[in-house]
Amino acid sequence: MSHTVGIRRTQKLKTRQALLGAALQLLEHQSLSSLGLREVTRAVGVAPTAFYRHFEDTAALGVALVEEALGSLHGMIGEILAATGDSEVRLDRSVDLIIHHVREQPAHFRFIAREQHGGVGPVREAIAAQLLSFAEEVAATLAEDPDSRGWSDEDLLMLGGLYVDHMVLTASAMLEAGPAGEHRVAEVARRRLRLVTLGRLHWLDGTNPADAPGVPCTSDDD
Amino acid sequence: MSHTVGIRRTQKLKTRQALLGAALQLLEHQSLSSLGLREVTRAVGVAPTAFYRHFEDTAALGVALVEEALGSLHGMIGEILAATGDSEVRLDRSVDLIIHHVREQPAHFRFIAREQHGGVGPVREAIAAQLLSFAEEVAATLAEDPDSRGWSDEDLLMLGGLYVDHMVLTASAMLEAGPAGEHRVAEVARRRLRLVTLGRLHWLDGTNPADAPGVPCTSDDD
DNA sequence: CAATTGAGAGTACGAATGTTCACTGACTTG
DNA sequence: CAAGTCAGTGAACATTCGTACTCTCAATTG
Repeated sequence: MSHTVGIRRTQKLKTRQALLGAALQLLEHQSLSSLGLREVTRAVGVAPTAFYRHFEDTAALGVALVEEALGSLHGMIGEILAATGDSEVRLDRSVDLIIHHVREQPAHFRFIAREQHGGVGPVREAIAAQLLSFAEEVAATLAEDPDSRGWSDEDLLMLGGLYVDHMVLTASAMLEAGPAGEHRVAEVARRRLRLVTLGRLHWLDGTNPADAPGVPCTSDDD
Repeated sequence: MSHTVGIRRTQKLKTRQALLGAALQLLEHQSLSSLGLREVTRAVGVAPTAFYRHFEDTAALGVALVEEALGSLHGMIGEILAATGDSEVRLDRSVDLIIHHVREQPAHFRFIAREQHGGVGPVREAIAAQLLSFAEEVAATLAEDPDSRGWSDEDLLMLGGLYVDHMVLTASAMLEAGPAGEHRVAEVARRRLRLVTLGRLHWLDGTNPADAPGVPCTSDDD
């Protein structure tokens, strides 16, 4: 029997993680489709051939990076969705959380934004799949909100996708703007969210209130 | 004086255009940062060194492609903005125009979507500048709309940017979905536009029409 | 018409790429 | 403890790359 569990496996995971980390760093200034296998191994300090022990392709490495990056994003979305209170407050909190996570994991956001429409098919698909599941998660949470009474599943998913796309766009804009422009980007993001929220509140205005119990006259406080 | 005008210049422009076209085609399956100089010249059937007669870099070629691609986009935006009639009708027409242009110039849209957040700085900046000017153009047109009475310039630009971003996102989604999914993507795009339009109509609901329009002052983040 | 220009061809170079193969040696297992 | 597994090594491979040269010769110019 083995008492010591995986000294070997541990070391392997360590180098694998090192490869992922080095790649993420190198991808700050280029896209995945131009990332060289040797480039990554050189940064880690490992022989080029060792790469194959972990990934078949740089594309496969990219897919692994998607998992990693959107894993951390998943946590953030959970935080946003868990927020309570006035919609304006939740809106501010959402943007603040995006700011915070972009500062903490800039490379992850940059990678997602860059490769979402990038040149490597499998990576694009992986990102699309993950973002879709995020949108579904958001939609499911929205469905529980009283403001979403009478909404069809399709519309909820549409709105969830809108929020997710907006999040990625905002994060990318912040990275591009740098610390100096963060404030401005955040302000615009807030306004956009506000606009979408307004549209959301009036989505069912034209529909039959007997059919779908919407909000014909839940007056907004002023 | 020269009677014949630029047989030589004409030929040069022709090869330049051939280089741009070949590059655009090659960029269908990769990003600009991995596009090789030789790759482009080989596709055109010209010596690698001839490339330098037209562009200093592949990055410079990318910037030239931005001009070309967003030139055609500019025409489309003009068409969209020139549309008249009910907002629902204009909305449908906008999406139809996007569909039409994506079908006609898929490579241009793909290039813009891909390199907007891509690995080549100068190209990113060129795209950002052009898209900003589009947003300003949209904002200027929105300003003339009766529905936009009382809107601040900042809010108008925010909305214009939202429309532009949405357009790029929609075009990219259509390319990804292919002809089969075009319909579905168009439907979602319409709903999103409808939501934004609703938000737009209620943007000033809470503000005092006699007082200064706009958004109440916001809290600053840390 | 003679002189000049300049787009493109051709060759050559060093550097870097992905991938193969046989190998070592520390860890794991029976 | 002996046998086997396997992460990582190092050399070698055929390509591809960007770029620096010289050269050609048709279009332009004065």
